[in-house]
Amino acid sequence: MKKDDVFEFFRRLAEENPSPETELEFGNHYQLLVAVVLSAQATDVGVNKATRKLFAEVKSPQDMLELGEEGLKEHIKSIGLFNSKASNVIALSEMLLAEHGGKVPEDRDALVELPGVGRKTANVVMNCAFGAETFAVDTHIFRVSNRTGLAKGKTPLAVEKKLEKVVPQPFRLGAHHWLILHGRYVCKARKPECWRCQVAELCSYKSKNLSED
DNA sequence: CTCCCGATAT
DNA sequence: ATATCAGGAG
Repeated sequence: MKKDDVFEFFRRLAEENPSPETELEFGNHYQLLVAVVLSAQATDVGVNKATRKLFAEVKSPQDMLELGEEGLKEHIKSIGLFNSKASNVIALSEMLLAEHGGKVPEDRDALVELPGVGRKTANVVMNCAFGAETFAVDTHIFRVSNRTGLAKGKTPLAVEKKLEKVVPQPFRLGAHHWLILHGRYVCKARKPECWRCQVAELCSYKSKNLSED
């Protein structure tokens, strides 16, 4: 995608949604970290449904260890991959207490050390909690970047590196949210709604769905 | 690469 | 019935 088109791409998304935020619900950094770990291969709606009750009683790593792994499983059993997620969240909470004073670290190297936290989750926490200009390439951003021609790459990391290069200011802080929301509601995996897409004319997607069913 | 793994939309 | 959902670990 040409440089001017990239600017126009984000200008249009920003015009519609001036201050995009995550749709995951949380009250502090620790809850944000847990919510993002739970959101792997699951919908935000499904995660929020479970964390609403969980976070009413669990607000810190101490609270989580008091609840225990089996107690946590009861809360998150409606989410996919709940066995490994419960195990990771307990281990992650222990590590926060043992090595970080119970607080969520700000740097990627420390975040990725935590069980269940990979590069994408680390980038989300850095952006949402600490205002870092990171690009968390999840399934939506990977699809939208490749499909539109904004940043093509064979792996999430390759797409992230390209986004680092092509996304201009003043859009770098919000870019990952604009892309994810666009992917969730317009540029969807199954049935992309190109007829109401704000950036369709800037897009390289060949088989556009330009008619409304 | 495979496994994990329930809810929802199509 | 099956694809998809804010992926990560072995």
